[in-house]
Amino acid sequence: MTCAESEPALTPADQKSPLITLTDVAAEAGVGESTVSRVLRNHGSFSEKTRAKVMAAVEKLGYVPNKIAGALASTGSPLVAIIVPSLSNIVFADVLSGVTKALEAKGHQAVFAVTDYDPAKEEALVAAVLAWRPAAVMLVGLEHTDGTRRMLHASGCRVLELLDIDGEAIDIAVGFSHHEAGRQTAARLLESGYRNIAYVGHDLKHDMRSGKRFAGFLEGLANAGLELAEQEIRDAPSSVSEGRAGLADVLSRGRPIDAVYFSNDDMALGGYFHCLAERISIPDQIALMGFNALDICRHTPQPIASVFTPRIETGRRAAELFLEGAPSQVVDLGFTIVAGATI
Amino acid sequence: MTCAESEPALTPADQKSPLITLTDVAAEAGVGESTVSRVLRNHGSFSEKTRAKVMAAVEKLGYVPNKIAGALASTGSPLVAIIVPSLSNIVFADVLSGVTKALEAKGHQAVFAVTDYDPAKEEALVAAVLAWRPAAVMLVGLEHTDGTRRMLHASGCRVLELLDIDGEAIDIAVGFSHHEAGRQTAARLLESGYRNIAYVGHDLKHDMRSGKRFAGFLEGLANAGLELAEQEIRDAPSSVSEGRAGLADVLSRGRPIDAVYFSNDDMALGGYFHCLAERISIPDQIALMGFNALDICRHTPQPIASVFTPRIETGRRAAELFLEGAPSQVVDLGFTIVAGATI
DNA sequence: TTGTATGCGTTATCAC
DNA sequence: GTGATAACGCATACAA
Repeated sequence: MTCAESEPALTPADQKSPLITLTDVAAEAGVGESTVSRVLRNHGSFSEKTRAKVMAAVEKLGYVPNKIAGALASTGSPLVAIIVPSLSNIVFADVLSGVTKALEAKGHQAVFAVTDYDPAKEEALVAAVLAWRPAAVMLVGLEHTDGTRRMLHASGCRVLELLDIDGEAIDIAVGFSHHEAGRQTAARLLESGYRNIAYVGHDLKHDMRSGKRFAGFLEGLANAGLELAEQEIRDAPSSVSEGRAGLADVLSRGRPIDAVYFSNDDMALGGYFHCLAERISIPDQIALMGFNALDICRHTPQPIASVFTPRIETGRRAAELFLEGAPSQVVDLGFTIVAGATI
Repeated sequence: MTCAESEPALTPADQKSPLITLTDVAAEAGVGESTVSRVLRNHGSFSEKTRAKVMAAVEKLGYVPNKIAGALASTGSPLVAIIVPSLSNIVFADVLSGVTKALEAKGHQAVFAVTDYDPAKEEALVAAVLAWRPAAVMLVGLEHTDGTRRMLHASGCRVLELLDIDGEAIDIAVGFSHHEAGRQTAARLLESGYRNIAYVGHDLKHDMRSGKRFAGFLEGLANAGLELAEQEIRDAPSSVSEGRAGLADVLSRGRPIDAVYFSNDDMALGGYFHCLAERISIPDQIALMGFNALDICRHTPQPIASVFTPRIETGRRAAELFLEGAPSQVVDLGFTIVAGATI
């Protein structure tokens, strides 16, 4: 942490000093280039003495190996591409955390992009990241354009599809069944005696997984010979405000409602806030159920009933499977219904 | 979107088919390699006829340019490294969104890493990303180890420090003054007549910026000849639960408190929930003030007073300055106090 | 307008 | 244990 010499007053952009290369280090250490390479990667054989010489030279020159060149010369790439629909939803940030944490321990680098839930944009981004010859591409969900699939197939790199297993996987899929989650949620509400059930959701056009949960939920109701009493599907991404407005809308229609299923916890939290503001008693007058079991909803005055989803675990597991060189497979990490105090 | 031929049943990992290169395309199109390169980058001159030939060959072979090779051959790298402290805090996800959105439009790729608020880990990550010879490195905050600074200086790439301007910038800093935000927050509470003010915060050891806000807040009180009535600093990252527990703790001490300043909105939301649970009237019995003006806190039954911070804008602006090749500078994007209904 | 040759900074394959 | 040398796939003069 000592820095005896004062830094030059140059802007980083100014100094055009050609960066130190392997060749410089070799010259400084008085050894061959391949020896430096071997020492630095701790690969092959060399004497302790040369090792010291090389390390001294590296230290003295402040050499940082150029991975661009390394990746080109060697066969395998240490890059992993991660493409998520959004970052405003904490769910994807969690997955990203899980992935990067597992990856950086093994010296891999994450290359990152956001699709905004647009399959066409996803295709463009896949093309862009594929140009970096990543060892693996991680995507969210199983729904992709034909072009995306084709490129992925042709690339020859591993493909990890996260957070969904309801469908055909390209290579490896890690997640859980949203359809089943919806179905079990319906069963849970019915079990508690609710019969006049409403749904408040966000745009299922773009978020395919919330659509699958909804379908599963309807199936769960149908199994008991029931239908939804009311439904309100907002034409916007999920948010607290949409959830709040959505519940207000449903209740304004006057039909008796005793439970509401929200497309996720952000929406459910909005509904919860509406009830607080309108002094609607929970769960006596209305029961609320969300999805994801976000930390925030566990600390509301009444914890909101939800479904815990293994998000960080999904990211971590996917990274591990890739690192292990695991064969193509589908990994079901499951989910857990969390009762809370709102049902 | 048509896919006439059925895909081979091979696992992506199986097919070792050597990928298509520029040379293959050149051969297929019956032109030279440089011609293909020029057409693909739309740089230099070529006839419309050869362009068509090249594009046809590219299409037919499904060629994807290798940017690794491209980056090595050309001088500049299209990679931008982004290193954030965490992703569980939506603030950094916002910044990341802003950055990537502005970047991808210009064909740049984001390389990404998370420090977990650990300066030593940040140093290691900076070393790791520098190996990819990025055109720029984006970091959060102005506090870094000497080693980090030295590497950054030596790298010769642009350095963008985000979300803070209280201190010495390496190259370009984009953000606002946390010290000033804290000071103005104190002034605002005093203006509303509050005098028995408590602070509930999270670990300032790691989150330097919350420490700066706290210092500014204390200064603001001192300017009016006041001191904090109570303070509770949790030894954990900010979260709703810590905020809730922190406020409970402060109130349990029995001293009269009429306003509480939280280190951020996550903490403030926890405090708000505590008040709801304990039927503490807001702002009559206690006023609450947070920081960041997160969307979620704008939709609670009573919107929580806070300070809006330009997070996405910070990311966007930083990316733009880099893209413009702007000179070293400090950009103050400011902040805005949002009254809400809790003060 | 187009093709050829050289180099980018490594890794890997050899001889030594 | 060590050091030349040939790839790696592309961009960039430069020549044609």
